[in-house]
Amino acid sequence: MPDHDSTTLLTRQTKRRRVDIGVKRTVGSAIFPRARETLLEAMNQSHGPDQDGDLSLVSHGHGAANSDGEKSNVLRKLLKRANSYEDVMMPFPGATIISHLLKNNLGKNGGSDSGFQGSGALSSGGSEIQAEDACSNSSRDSPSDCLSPGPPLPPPSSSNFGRPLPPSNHISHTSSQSLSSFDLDRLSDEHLRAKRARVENIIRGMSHSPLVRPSGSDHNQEGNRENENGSSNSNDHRGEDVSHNSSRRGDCPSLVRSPGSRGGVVGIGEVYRENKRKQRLPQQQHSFTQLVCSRQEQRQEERRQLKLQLEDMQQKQLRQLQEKFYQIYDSETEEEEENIVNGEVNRGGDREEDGNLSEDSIRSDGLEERHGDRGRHNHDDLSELDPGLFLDRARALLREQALIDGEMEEDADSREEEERNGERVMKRRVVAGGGGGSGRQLAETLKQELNCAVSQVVDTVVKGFSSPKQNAGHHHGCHSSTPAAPSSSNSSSSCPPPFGPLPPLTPESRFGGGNLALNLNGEGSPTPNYHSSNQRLHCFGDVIVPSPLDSFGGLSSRLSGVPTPNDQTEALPLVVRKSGSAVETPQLPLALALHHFASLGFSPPSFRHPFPLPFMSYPFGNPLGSHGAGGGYPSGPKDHSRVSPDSMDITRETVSLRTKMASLGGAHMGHHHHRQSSPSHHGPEGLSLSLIKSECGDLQELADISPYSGSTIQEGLSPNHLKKAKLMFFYTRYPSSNMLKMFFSDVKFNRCITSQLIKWFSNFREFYYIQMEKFARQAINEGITVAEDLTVSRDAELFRALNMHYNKANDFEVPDRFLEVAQVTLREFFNAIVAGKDADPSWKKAIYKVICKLDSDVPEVFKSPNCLQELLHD
DNA sequence: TCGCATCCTG
DNA sequence: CAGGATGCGA
Repeated sequence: MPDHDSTTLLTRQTKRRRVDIGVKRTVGSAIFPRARETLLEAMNQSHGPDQDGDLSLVSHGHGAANSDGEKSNVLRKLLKRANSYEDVMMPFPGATIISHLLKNNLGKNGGSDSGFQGSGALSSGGSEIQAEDACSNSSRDSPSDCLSPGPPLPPPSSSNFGRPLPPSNHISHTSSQSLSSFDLDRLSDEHLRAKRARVENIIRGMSHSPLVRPSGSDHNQEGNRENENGSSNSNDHRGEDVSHNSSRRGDCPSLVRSPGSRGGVVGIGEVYRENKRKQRLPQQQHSFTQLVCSRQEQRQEERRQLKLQLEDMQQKQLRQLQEKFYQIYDSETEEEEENIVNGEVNRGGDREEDGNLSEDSIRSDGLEERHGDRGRHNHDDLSELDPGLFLDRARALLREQALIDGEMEEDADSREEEERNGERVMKRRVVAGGGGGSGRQLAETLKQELNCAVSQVVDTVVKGFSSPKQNAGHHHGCHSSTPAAPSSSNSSSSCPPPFGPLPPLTPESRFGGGNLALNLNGEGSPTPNYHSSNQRLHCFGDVIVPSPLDSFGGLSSRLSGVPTPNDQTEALPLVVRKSGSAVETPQLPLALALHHFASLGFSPPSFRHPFPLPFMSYPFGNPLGSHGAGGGYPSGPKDHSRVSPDSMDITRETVSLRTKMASLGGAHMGHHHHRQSSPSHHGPEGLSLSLIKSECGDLQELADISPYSGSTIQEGLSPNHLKKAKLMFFYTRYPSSNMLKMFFSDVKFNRCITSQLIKWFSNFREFYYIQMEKFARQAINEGITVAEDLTVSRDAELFRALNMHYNKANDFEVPDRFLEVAQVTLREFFNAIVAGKDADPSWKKAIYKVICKLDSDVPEVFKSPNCLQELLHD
């Protein structure tokens, strides 16, 4: 038995996509010896390595994800335990919000963008969020800082981090070990405990503080400390500043070195410092009291810094979000953008530094280094706690943000929006700062603004995902100048024209919304944006608005001066109706647009949009070929609209150039009735040989005919005809050309039409026989030895496959006769294979001969042009 | 040489 | 499903 299965032809199987179909190709069977066949069979049965590969891939993917997650978790824990890394995470409200948003986003997108700059960070963030939620105190990773493999996200502004870091247990432990004396041990023990307490306290405090900021970099600081041990070191300096502040405020002067201020110190340096601190601290026993004070002080300090950090983080998040989207929707430009981002970030960072900080920050070489520098700088600045400085810093941040975002995205819309927001924020800040001068107010305002902006953006994005139809018209207060999105803008309109000044654009517009909001660039080059928006739309292809159309519409409107895609919906119904596919709506505008362009001398290809052929051709072909179908051909609309499933197929079906040409030729399929009487281009009946012959040659001519010019002339095969032919196949597998002419009386026959119809049936047969062979082999594999055991019922898989192919909508009752024929065919194949006839290259011919005799008469109904309606009506 | 059918490919 | 290539019969 296995032998029989083996017949599969490698060539065809592999080359043809119908791998599952065990079709044996004549040539192949002749060529391949049995041994090979066996192999092939084995392959077939095992379903091939492909699956395995896929599976493995999948599992890999999961594994990777998991490992990442684990990694991040472990890392987090480690970081949490040893706060030596400033980049560690800290909980803050804003972050939570953002994280949630991001998480959602990731979840929807599968968060599978490893390799993407922020992806790691994002994903980790997402995973952490939960943990964070679970335990409020848990810390968070700073996405970009810690995990992101990619280009460093700009920690731009607020890299402050002057916040003293609690020494890590690990480190301290090490140090204590190095000093092995009893006293030292004891001291270190106490110290450890103290540190622990401090850390806990800090964490607790952080949980209350608005945000956290990871920043400073461990390694740098460590190194500095090690080498310099202190005073000269910026870190120390920072520490002093802190102490200064605290003392000024009268919190706890004694605790100069606020708690674990120097986290990352290692080894001797650490010891040294600790000793130093001890000296300052009268007694370790008092450390707790002092610690409390120091903590308070520290907390306050941290709070301020954290506020800034919040902003920073939010900015980062925004950027990441944005990038995320870009990556998802604009994979092509991803690289570019990333580069740009990096560049921008760096620039931004510099700017920032220019504004407030000294210039020693290192660009883009290593996050750690940079962070370290920044941390120092920030600390210096922040430690002052000077409102003015704070404001300056905020402004610098805003500037940077605007610059970064703007440059990065070159999106005019988003840029303006951002700027607006930024301005407002700044104003508020100024007001707050000027009035009370309290950093807290500022921070609050800032926080609000940022949250608002972020949530807004995210909202938009999410909305875009979830409900494309809704127009995000609700940008609450945050958006100062977003014109209300026209409610009328439905699916297609939702997307703002790719280019164009953003003001008019509504940030809310679904997809663009997120993008726009995030992008800051006034005049950005149209291309990027256009492109990206395009891609985005593409992703939502299933949503009612195909991107091509959208963009196209936008383009067309611009070029032709026509308003917007939306406007065009008017005339379309006539044309598109016919397709009845979900894509209908879009097509209409597209068709119109195409016409516009055509009139303008534009050719579709010239557009950036690579229109999928189907898309382009269908609109054209349909209107042309079956222009009347919509109106005149009753069956058309109903039929197809009902059969949404095959709508796509139908689309493809009619699209071929040939079909188009034919339709141009004047077959107005819709006009079956008219055909004969209509003054067709070529004459009345058009069936005469002469006419037929001329028609093919005239195709060229006909092609020139404007789509709308002469509806009467057009004839051709429409999707409905195809459907009808498929249904006819249930009765006859080998229809004669005469028969075809009879049953397709509404078509003006010419050579092309005839051959096309013949080809159709040929294709039907091909599929039919392939299925037969496949199932016959299957039966053999299953151990069936007697052909009589093979039956074809309506429940049979074979029948379902066939029905799916010829009667997708299942709106036609397949005649029993077809089942019989199918059964006979199946048995024929079975017997032939069992008999080993498949070794003969032309072994199927015998079967064909048998089957062709089984054709039955096609019901008269099929002769009616409206047969589909009539047939399917039941 | 023509018409048709199948096979194969896209 | 369509186009090209090929094969076969008339």
